[in-house]
Formats: sequence, structure tokens, C-alpha cells
Amino acid sequence: MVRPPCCDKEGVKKGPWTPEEDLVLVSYIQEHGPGNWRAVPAKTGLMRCSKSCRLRWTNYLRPGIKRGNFTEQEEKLIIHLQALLGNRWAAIASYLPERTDNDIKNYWNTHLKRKLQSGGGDGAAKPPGHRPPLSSKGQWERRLQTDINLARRALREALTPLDDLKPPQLQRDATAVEAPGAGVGAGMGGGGGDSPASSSSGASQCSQSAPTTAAAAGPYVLTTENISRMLDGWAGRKGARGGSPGTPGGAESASTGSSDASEVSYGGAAVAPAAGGPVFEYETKPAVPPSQQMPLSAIESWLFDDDSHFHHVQSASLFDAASMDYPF
DNA sequence: AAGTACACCAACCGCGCGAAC
DNA sequence: AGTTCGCGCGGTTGGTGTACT
Repeated sequence: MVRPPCCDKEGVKKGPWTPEEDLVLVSYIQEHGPGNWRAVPAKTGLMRCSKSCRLRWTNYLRPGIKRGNFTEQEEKLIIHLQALLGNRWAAIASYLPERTDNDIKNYWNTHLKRKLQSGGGDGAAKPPGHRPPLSSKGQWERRLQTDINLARRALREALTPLDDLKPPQLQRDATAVEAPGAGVGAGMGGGGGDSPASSSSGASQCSQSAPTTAAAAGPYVLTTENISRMLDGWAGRKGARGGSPGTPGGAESASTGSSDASEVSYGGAAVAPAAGGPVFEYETKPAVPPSQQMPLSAIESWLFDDDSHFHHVQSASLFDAASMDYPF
């Protein structure tokens, strides 16, 4: 059977998103929450296919996304995880909650791959693990279990020698949380309910569970700021980058000098809708207080608590294990 | 100053999977 | 049991900016 295209080719706009389209999409999600992407183009009037909407939200508009400026710690983490997990970017991204799989993938392809090929990487990085096809679900789960342990080992290795580098990361959380409006750092990274197994994709992080679960409250705290930046960016930068006004590059976020937490590349200050209050209607829970956020140290503590957790997940998939065992 | 090559990244494409029917 | 739908994932491409000659 021939698979029909995900959406009608005719009348579907492609290419860079415009700020106006972004606003329409954000407004819609603000009202209805992410998910049910199929309905988004119809209900918003956007001439985009559902997939494109989802991607735009997931990789760019979703709150809590940190863009550009990969830290040394993140870089090392990615290298280790890639060596262990192969090109399973979503899985890798789940360990870097503020990064999207697309972002990590791009960073890998443009920076790290080359770096490692030229011998600049550490010894742990090996060619992507091309694993034999799995013949059964049990095998798949065993592989996942192996992945869990390998990843944990890698994380520990990656983090241990970099303890001294931790402050910037944590400081980012700390300072960002203090940001007007409710705390930038409280988003994905500190969301509390965000397990490593939950997909990095916005939809899976936010969609079904977002409107109803406490765990989903975190990410949307960031929205006020992000939208503010977007709006401000549009006002101040329209046409600044000819063909793709809605797709500022990473260089911009990097150039702001404050490109840390959840730097949505529109950059700028608030034109904000009501800073402090929930922006999305479905945002029913308050921001996760700093004390309940999940800074990197939690990951570390989990890592170092190695054996005590292992037995819990022996027969479970990565995802099950995550939900019951992972502290983040 | 102009032209070219390279780097970067947002977005697209196709496939696979799971749920619903 | 088979089909359809919706979504997520990974690979790839195209456009833009920047560095180099």
C-alpha cells in the first residue's frame, strides 16, 4: 500500500516560518496545548502541514529550549552518549532536557563528528554503535537495559572530571530561575517530572500530559519570556535576515551574550504578556519551586547511586525504568 | 571590494510504530 | 486481523551568514 503524504502537497507552505505564523501557532498551543497536530493547520488557518507545525513547536517554539552555546559538559555528554547509543538522537536528547534532538544532531554533525574524526575527541568516542537487528522484543529490552547502564556509566565518566565545571550549569539554573516571570531555568531542565526517557520532542513532553499532569507544569513556565522575546524580536528585527525572518540562527543567540537558559533566538526583553502568571491556559500548575527543580546534581546523584537502582530496571524497558526510577 | 568556499542550522522527507477503528 | 491515522525519529537538504582568497 502506498502511504499517502502526510498532508496535501497543494496549498501547503514550505520553507522558513514567519513570525506571524509562529505567533499563530503559539497562540493556538497556548489555548489548546500541544498535541492533535493534525487539527492544528485546519484550526489555525496555517498553510502548513501538521508535521511542520509539530516540528516548529518541538524544535523552536517550545519553552525551555536552550539554543546554541553547547557547554563543554554537554558536549562531552553527547560524545559519550553517541558512542554508546549511536545516532539515537532522541534518546541522547532525553539526557539533555533543554536541547532538542535536532539541535544535538546538528551539533554532532557540524562540530563533534569532525572534531572526533580529526582526533580531537576522547578515546571513549567510537564509531556509532551499529547494532545488529533485533529479533525480539525481549532482545530489544535487553538492549535498552544495556543502554541504560552504558549511558549511566558514560554520564558518570563525563560528569565526574567536570565537577569543577558544574557551577556554570547550576548557576544558570539558579540565575535563570530568578528571571522575571517565573524562572527560565525551571523549565525542562528543572521540570522535575521530566524523565530521561521522556522524549525530547515537545509533543511527547508536553502534549497529552501537559494539560493535566503536574509534571508538565515546568516547561510552560518559560513561555512568557519566550513569547516576549519573539514579539520583541519581530518588532526590532523584522527583515534583519532576509529570507528567513522567523528562523534566526544560533549565532544570534550566541551573540547576545546572555544566551544561556532557554535562549529563544528572537532575543530581547519583554513586551510581555503578564509576566508571572501562566501564559497557557492549560498551564494549571505553578512553577516548580527551585527546591524541587532537577539540577544536574540530581542526575549525578542518580548516577552515583548506580547499583541500588539497577535491579529495578532489569526487566523493564528504558521508559518504564525511567518513570519509576529516575529522579529526573 | 568582489567572488568563492565553508559552516551552520531550520526545515523537509520518508519510514516505522502504536493506538484506534 | 487488517487498515487507517497520528505521531516521533533519524537522515538529508537548502538557504543564509561568515571566513577566506
